[in-house]
Amino acid sequence: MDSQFGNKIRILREEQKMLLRQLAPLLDMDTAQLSKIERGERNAKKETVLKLAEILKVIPDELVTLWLADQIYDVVKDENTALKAMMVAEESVKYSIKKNE
Amino acid sequence: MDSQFGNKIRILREEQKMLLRQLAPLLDMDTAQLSKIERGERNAKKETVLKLAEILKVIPDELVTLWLADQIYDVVKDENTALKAMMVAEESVKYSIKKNE
DNA sequence: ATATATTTGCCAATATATGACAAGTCAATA
DNA sequence: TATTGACTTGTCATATATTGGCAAATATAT
Repeated sequence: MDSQFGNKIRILREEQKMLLRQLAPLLDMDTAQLSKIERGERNAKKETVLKLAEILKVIPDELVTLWLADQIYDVVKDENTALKAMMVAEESVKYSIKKNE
Repeated sequence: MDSQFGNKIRILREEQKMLLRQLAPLLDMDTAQLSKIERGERNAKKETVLKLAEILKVIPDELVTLWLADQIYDVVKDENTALKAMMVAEESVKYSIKKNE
């Protein structure tokens, strides 16, 4: 629990003086759900991430990056080969990028 | 589809002249499932990964690493912030390692 | 052709995630 | 200290995804 994405959203929301009960309906969810997302108890859908970027006026990639990072972390967090696995995956990503351009 | 973990298993199995129908029962699964795992159509459970390491006589971490890498890749494969997200996640992992020792 | 190995497709069972709601805590303040 | 407003927690039904198992379809080899 506790996520980079959620923390960021909470900070942005507070900076913009919005309340959960104001932001939640813009995302078609209730405050409880949004609260859980902000505290990393629940994962947001990508659609929600993009909506949030628009509402909170930040570059979508900024939020998507944190949202993805949380998911990666979730996969590897209890593994002692976490860093090695990430390096292997990184190679795969680089390779697939090279191939598709 | 097509996974590093699956490819590795297939290679090891063939090197050791085992057939799917010989290996599968040692993992309590049918050949169809194992076939899917080897071709990356399906994800193995961690328990299966460890059993495979034992049966195929390789260091567990070697297989776990590939298995994790596949999962990471799966999370980021269609995202253009994939590499950035992995770097962010890497920092989180490093931080959590530092904290727990 | 026959036999053996692997793959594919499908479905039921299981597990996991989600949305919705009610009740809870907590802090500010009247 | 009672009330209010903001947020959190717990629970449940349901939607969604994953799994295991089987039967049939392809290879591949003899």
